Amino acid sequence: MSVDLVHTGLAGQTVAVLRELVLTGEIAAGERVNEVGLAQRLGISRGPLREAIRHLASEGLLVLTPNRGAHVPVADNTGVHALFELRSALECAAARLAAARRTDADLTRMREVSAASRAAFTTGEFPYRLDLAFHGALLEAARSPLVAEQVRLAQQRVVLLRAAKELTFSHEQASIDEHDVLIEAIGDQDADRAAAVMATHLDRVRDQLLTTG
Amino acid sequence: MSVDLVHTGLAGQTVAVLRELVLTGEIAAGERVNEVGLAQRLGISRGPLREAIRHLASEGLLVLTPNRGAHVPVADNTGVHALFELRSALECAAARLAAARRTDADLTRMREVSAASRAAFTTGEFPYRLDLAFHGALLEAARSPLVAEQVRLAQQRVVLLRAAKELTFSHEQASIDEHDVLIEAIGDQDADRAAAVMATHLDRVRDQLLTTG
DNA sequence: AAGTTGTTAACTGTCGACAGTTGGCAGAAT
DNA sequence: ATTCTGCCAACTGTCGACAGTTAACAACTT
Repeated sequence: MSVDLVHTGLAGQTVAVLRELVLTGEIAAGERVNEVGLAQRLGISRGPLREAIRHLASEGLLVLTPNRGAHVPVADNTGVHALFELRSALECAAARLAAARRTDADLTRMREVSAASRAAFTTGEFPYRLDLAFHGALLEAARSPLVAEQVRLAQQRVVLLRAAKELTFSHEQASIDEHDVLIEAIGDQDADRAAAVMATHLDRVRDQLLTTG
Repeated sequence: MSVDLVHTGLAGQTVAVLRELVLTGEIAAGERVNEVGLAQRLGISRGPLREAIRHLASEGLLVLTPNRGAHVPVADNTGVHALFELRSALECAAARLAAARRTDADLTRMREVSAASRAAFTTGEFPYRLDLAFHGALLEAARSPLVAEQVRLAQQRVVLLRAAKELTFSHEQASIDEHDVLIEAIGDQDADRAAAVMATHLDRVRDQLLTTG
């Protein structure tokens, strides 16, 4: 809830700053967060920082231990499987909704992102930003704000996993191809096929993350 | 994250107390939450109360407005549809997982809850507690802790909707019947059928909630 | 009378200080 | 050498007070 709107006030800003610190791996996996130290470093009081920490914890980016504070979670293989079960549940449903509700403009947008991905790939780059852009375009087509919000939270936790494994996004042809198959299924308004393609896509991404680490 | 474990400390306890106040409708829909007043009423300081408020907000049980504090959300029909899209996404996936992973013990447990529901129904009662127990048993069978957690959060928001509409749970034969069909599909390890049954079940519950209010 | 502006009270946002708990470390006993 | 015990430092949990903002009300203008 209200992830973008509450950039008001010190607590809201601190959420953004701390999120970046965690996602970039500047605060490594397993590392504890010292309240007084970080508060001084950010030039703020402990109050807003605590609220920011609790917020990030509710997103799964931090883990709270009573009287021991917060630390960045360290995910084992079991945790990765659990996270991708959640992401798959949400994003397959989003693919279904997108297939049912997409407009021609949505399709155009998704094709644009896919084309940009291919163009970037030929130059040897396939930035994670473009991958997120594609999934974001799909979420827009699904027109389900709550599902979209939860998908973004799950994706964020995957980003954290990549940071923990010190992985820059692997440049994969397979992902772009699967995106295009997804576009096709959504274009045909074939919800079942879209969900199935999404499921296999995410399974492959998960396995690649597991084997690479 | 950590919804059950952080009952330590005043903030954790306050989360539980405040959650009850919201879910029972003691704090009505649309009503604002006064920090100083509620803090005095609970005999605590504003710090822990603020953290509790932020926590409930992250669960969707409260809405934060910059410099205006928190209030219980008022859901219109659009909001109800959006919420049930999320719940359906999660719980259909849970049904799929349950069909794939259920043990005989899981089946037995679900049948027990269903039998208890029927017994209660003959006496004119069908407590919401038993409905939650059934869905809880299904979640256990799914063996996906993150999905289960999100399902419970979504269910909780539905409870809030019922409280807002001052609805006691309607005694519905249809729900119990649908539960049994779900058990059958899960027993047959038919994931597609389980998901389909769950989807129609939730659609019916949603429509009933919309028409009754 | 309607609209506008100045004022004010109530509330949230933030801070610094104090209290309580935890885990580690040093030292004694076996 | 090892284990147990008592201390201690560092940290989190909590509190009360101050600062900043908002929305409503009153007075004034047109």
